[in-house]
Order: sequence, then C-alpha cells, then structure tokens
Amino acid sequence: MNKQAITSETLSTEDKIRQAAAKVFVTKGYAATKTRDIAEEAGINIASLHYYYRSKDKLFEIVIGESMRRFSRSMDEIFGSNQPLHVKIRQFVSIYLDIFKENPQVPNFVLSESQHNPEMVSRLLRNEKSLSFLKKELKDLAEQGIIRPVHHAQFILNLMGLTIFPFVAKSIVSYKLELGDEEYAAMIEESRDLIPDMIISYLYLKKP
Amino acid sequence: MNKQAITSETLSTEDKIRQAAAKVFVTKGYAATKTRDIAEEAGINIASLHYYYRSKDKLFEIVIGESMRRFSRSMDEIFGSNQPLHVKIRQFVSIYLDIFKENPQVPNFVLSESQHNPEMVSRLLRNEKSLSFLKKELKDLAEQGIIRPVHHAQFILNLMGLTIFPFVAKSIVSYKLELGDEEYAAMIEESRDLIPDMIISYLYLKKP
DNA sequence: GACCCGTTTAATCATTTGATTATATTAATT
DNA sequence: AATTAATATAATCAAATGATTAAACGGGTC
Repeated sequence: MNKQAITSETLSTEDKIRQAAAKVFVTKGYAATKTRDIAEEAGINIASLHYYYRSKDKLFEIVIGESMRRFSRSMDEIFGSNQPLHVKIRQFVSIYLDIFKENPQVPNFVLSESQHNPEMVSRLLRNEKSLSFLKKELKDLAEQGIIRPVHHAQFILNLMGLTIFPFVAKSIVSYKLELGDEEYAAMIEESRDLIPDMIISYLYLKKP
Repeated sequence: MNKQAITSETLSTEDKIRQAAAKVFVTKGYAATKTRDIAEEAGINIASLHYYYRSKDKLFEIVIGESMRRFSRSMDEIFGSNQPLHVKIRQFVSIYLDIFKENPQVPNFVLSESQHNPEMVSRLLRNEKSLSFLKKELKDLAEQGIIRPVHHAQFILNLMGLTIFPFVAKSIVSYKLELGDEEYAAMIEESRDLIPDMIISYLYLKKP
C-alpha cells in the first residue's frame, strides 16, 4: 500500500496534482502530456487541475523549474565549497549518480525541453548563481602548475557529459551493446570511480 | 536562393515531404509536430502527405530510422576498421563532431524519442551490426598490457558522452556559463583533440 | 480529342484536447 | 440550523488535429 496510501490520504489535492504532473511530464514530455493524463494520475477531476494551476503551461513551468533549480543548485554548492578540486569532482559524480539513479528520466526531460524552448532556460534559471568561482579556481591551479590549463566550460561539459550520458542514452546503448538492466546498472556504478579517475588523471600534472 | 530553389524545383513531392518532415520532427519532436506543420514546410497539401506516407507515424519512423542508422553505421565502420585503437578514437570524435555541427539538434531528437519509445529502438536497429568486435579488441589489448582493462560499454559510453553532450546541453550550459555561440563553438572545436587526448591518456598504460 | 492514370487540392469528418461554466459538496463559522 | 467560502464534479465548448473523400488537374497514349 504505502506510496499509494500516502498519496491519496495525506497529500493535499494541490500536492497530488504537482506530483502527478511531475511524473507524467517527465515520462512523456510536455507536448505528449494531456491534462487528462495528469488528472487521472492524481485521481482528481480535470477542472480541479485548472482550479489550482491556471493552465497546463503554468503547471509545467513549476515542474521543470523545480528540476532545473535542484540540478543547478547542487552544482553551485559542490563547486562553491572550499574543498580541493579533486574532492569536488568525486562529490559531483557521486551525488549526481545518486540523483539520477532515483530519477533516470529527468536528465533527458530537462535537456529535451530546454532545447525545444531555450528562452525558458533563461527565464527559469534567472536568479541562480553562476559558476564563475570555478573559472577562477581552475585559473589559479593552472598558474600554480598543479593542473593543466583548461577552459572552465570544457571542464564542466566533460564532467557533466560523462556523468549524465549513461542515463540519457540507455535505450540505445543497452540495445546496441546487448546489455541487460543489471549489467547496465553495474556499469554506472563502476563509473562512480572511473569518471573522477579519468578526469583527475588528465587534469592534474602532479597526482594529488 | 539556392537551397530554396533546389527544394521547390528539383525535388519530387515525396522527397520534399521527407525533407520537411525531418526538419520539423527534429526541431520540435514527434508529439509537438503537426502534420500541417510538415505540409506547410514542404509547401504541399496535407492530403498529399497522407497520399505518400499513410500516417504521421509511418513518416516519423522513416525519418528517425534514417537518423539512427546513419549514427549506428558510422560507428560500426570506424570500430570495424583495422586501424590502431587510438586512431579510431580520434576518428570517432572528429567524424561525429562534424556530423553534429551540421545537425546540432539530431542527438537530442534521437535520444529523447528513444527514451519515450524504447521498443522503437529495437525495431529500427534490428538489422544493424553490433559492436562485439570492439569488445574483443579491448580485451586483447588489455591482456597484452597495452591498455588498462575496461568494460567495452564503459569505453563507448564515455567516448559518446564526451562527444555528444555539448550538443544536447547547449541551451543550459551556455546560459549557466554565460557563453556566446562563437565561444561555445570554439570550445567544441577544442574538444576535437581534448577528448581523444583524455581518453587515450587514461586508457593506454604506455603512450601509443 | 478521348481516355486513363498518377497526383494534387479543397472540403469535410470524427476525435482529442485545453479550458470553462454552472452546479454540487464539504467544512468551518456564526 | 443557516450562512459562507473553499473545493470538487459533470457537462460542455471551441479550437486543433489526424485522416479521408470526392473532385479537379496534368500529362502521356491511343
């Protein structure tokens, strides 16, 4: 029972709708999601949905906004801390692997909807901190001869790409390489060490 | 004029439809694409679209099937050749960077639609060769002590992730990191060497 | 010119879909 | 109990959408 019971007994209608919307939007994408799907998933009437959130658009922006900000903030926290860079790298990979193992469809959802609606990105992330301190940290470490010089965007792209890609490409890759779910999951688990190892070994001129 | 002229003068209606469909599907995704969008883009009547391709679904499968197989085959060709592994790695990155620079929306399109419809992947890629020879090559090189032992799926995932991710994440990353189009393109160009360098330096125990 | 066949078009259909309205129900307050 | 405000529901609307139909068009063949 549990989840079902909690959903229908303890949550307010408003929350039930938001939860259901998140589930359906993330699974099917904005365009393929019908307001009726959400209402059914939430176990409520379509009109209630419009009563709480004025439109499908509004509801969608709340859902994807939450996803994007959660993503964005964890990143700022990790790279804004004062640990050594190589620790931050391991933290990033480990934290995001855990998040995505719980929500494997979210990365594709966010990336896909962002591409279809780029100005939404700027609107929803407007107040989020930037990663400019990372730029400085990389520059300083490079000047001290600890790491090789590298554009901070290169660094972020490679780190994110390695971490996220296994989740967005699972259907295709697991088919092409004939891997079962368990084997695929085991590989992702392996990458918890492999990704940081690879990046650190490339980046650092003297091993940290 | 050129492209426009070629489209409306020399192409058959059938080809105009397929080209228009590819453009619209890739840009907006399956669910958000209306048959009227395609007809308008192709400069033809909606009924003609149904005359040549029985339904929106059929047309879509042709378009995405072409994308997926083109992707899949280039990969098989590169890794099926008999060049040294480190050359194949550089080839892979360089070839795919060129493809995606021309069609930056395709990776997101294929990945996103694949996730929403996983059995489509198996149906469309049914007859494509697998990458099993790569598995053997990695195993052999590892046994000879040339490279470190690594799961072939790890290898493919990391290589693809590094190459593809900059294209699927452009909206978000360029916003968060405040990069203009030119700067972003320059970074991708940098990665033509950086990605292979990083993978090779991690993989090879003695430099090749 | 008459006929035929592949193609194109305008008009239309049935269903789906986001949204609204008017009514009912519930819970709290007096 | 009566009143009121918040919430939920059934019924319905107008627009959008995938698909079809029947008629027109065009070019080749006899």
